[in-house]
Amino acid sequence: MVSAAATLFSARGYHGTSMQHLGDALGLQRGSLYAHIGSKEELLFDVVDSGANHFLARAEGILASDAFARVKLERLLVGHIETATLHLDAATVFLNEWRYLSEEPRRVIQTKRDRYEQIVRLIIEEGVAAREFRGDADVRFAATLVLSAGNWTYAWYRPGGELSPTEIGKKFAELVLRGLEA
Amino acid sequence: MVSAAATLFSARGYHGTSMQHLGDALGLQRGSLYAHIGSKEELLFDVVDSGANHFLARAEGILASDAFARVKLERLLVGHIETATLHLDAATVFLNEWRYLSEEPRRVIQTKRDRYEQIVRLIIEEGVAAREFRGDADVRFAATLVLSAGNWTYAWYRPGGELSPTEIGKKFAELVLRGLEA
DNA sequence: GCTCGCCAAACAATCGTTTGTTTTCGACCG
DNA sequence: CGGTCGAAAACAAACGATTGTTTGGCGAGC
Repeated sequence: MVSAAATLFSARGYHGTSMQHLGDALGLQRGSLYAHIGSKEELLFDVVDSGANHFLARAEGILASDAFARVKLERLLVGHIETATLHLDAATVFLNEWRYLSEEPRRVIQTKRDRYEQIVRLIIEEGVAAREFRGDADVRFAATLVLSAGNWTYAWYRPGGELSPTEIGKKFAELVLRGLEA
Repeated sequence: MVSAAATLFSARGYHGTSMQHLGDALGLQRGSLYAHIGSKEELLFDVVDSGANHFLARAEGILASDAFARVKLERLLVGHIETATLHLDAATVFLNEWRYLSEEPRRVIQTKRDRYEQIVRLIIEEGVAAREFRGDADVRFAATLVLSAGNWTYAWYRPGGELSPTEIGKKFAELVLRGLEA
């Protein structure tokens, strides 16, 4: 149910997907879906939240791990792109459609987004403090660059390309780290 | 008309914006809008196309100009972010809602997107050929990184921040160039 | 026998678009 | 300058279709 919703929301957008579309995809009447969900928006929240959790789970693990900051940053970017490609639909909905949530659930997601951004910054700050990264590096911009590279993945990645998500992540990380390292 | 549509489409999404919303914003009955447009989708195309043209116009000028590749690349990224922030609504719709166009108009936009991507790659290839950039630089990934940094701008930029779009662009360019230069 | 999943049908509301009619406005002429 | 005419712009109303959601009943499985 949530997975079918992720596919449709990602392909057609939340507002572009009707309960009819969802019912067709599941072989059910659109009214029958309400035996399983409370509302269409609740379904959107489930998809968006699962996307957020996928990203966060890996990032928290990397932040807590014991490694050089540059290794953590590479792992984070690789993990981000692996997550974005492995759960392409949920990631797309998480990044694109979360703004259509009403205020209360949107705040829940916003908190998770903020936390993710904070993790990226913390790792970069670690690197600056340990003199792995340039002392004059602008942490905010470096973090934004990392997030931009990762978050835009959904827009161009298609399964079956010549490079694996892992390799893509490593290439990105190499470029970014080269600009960041002392 | 197009500008009001850009504002609404960017804030609510194409499918989340009704002709009623547009009429309200313009102080007109929703039926009256059809004296000015052929269809809602035609309106979407106008917004998306104007966004595409803003980006392309600057990029073509930079590509044709006479300068070091690293200068061109910086100008392109700065110009990209200036354009994205100056025309924030049109840029958001261009990047987010273009996929809701039906096949024929979408192909027109796709062509412009492809051309823009090609320009970025051409500039990087120039830099590699002139030995300004590392010989082993992966042109595709460097171009994707530049585009990601620029295209994600709409997602976080809000007017009135402490740094001007120009300064933001320069900071990004500095990071990327540092990773790219020989 | 009772719960659960599903259907068929209906709900009011809204969707994008078309219609016929009226109002507004600028250009032209006397 | 005042008057007239045609085109453009706006309105009110309706079109059929679809929106998300609710309801009552029916049949199968624990």
